[in-house]
Amino acid sequence: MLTYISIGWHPEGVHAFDVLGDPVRRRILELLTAGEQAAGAVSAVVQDEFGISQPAVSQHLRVLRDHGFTTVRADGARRLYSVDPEPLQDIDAWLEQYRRFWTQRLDALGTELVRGRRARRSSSGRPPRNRKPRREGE
Amino acid sequence: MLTYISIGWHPEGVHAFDVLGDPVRRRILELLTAGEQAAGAVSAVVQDEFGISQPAVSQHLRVLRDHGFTTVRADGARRLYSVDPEPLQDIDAWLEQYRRFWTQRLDALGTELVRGRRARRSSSGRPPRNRKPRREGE
DNA sequence: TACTTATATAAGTCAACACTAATTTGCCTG
DNA sequence: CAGGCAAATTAGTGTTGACTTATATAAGTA
Repeated sequence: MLTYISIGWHPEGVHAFDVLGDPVRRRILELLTAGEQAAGAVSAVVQDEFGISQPAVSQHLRVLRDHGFTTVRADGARRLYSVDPEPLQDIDAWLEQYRRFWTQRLDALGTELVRGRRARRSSSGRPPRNRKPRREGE
Repeated sequence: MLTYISIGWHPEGVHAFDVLGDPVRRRILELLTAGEQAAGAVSAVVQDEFGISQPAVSQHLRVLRDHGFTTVRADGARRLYSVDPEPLQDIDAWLEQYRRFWTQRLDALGTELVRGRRARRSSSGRPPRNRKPRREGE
């Protein structure tokens, strides 16, 4: 049947979340905030921290590349990666529509404080259900 | 074997990306920006747009709930969902370390414009690879 | 009470994805 | 050129997670 006709909401930049879903990839990006790094350098750190192989890291680098999170530059046999902020900016833009939810909350809090109110929260807490699914490790 | 011993980098707010990796869940959140909605209302829209079943939507709602993206309130048999911005705020905070990459770029661009330069971009274009897998629709 | 509506859960299936080991490609140096 | 790094690719495997259908729970209504 397949409907889902690609409505508006940020045609691009949407996959960005998929990419960032992986902790290894987030870590790689963080390493790159220090500036341009050779694949090998990144790989060394990540292999050590996560205990995965070089090809695994290379594959993550590929995903980041393919989705525009990094740019690469050749230096002899080495590949120098840097952050390309574009997809991150897309996420930032996507977040925009939610910012009011916390600024609102801050404003309300501010008001309360000014008025010296000691509001009793209506205990809207979500039910104690807290099954945090699979992934046995932890 | 499971190494990965939970290093530092943002202990919380990290699963958030996993949750937002799914377009259905992003859509649900967007629907909730209009305000508190009954599960059924959300479900109707999403079922129509994505062509998935009610339980599927319910499961997505569960994920959003379990990860703190929504709060729920009972109204008779209905469940009224609202946005809880906390995890989104976490993401916003995580983005912070990357903002300089685009503000920087803007500054540089500004400088260039002022100087009347017509910089030639180093054609760092990423390869045309564009595999976009899952959810055949689109 | 029985019937319906609203929503969640259970159990099972299938495809995607993060790995691994093996190999390839390319550059650099003796 | 041979050999050795640096990095990417290939092929195969196990686990996860997004779905399905069927069913359960619970509240409203006749």
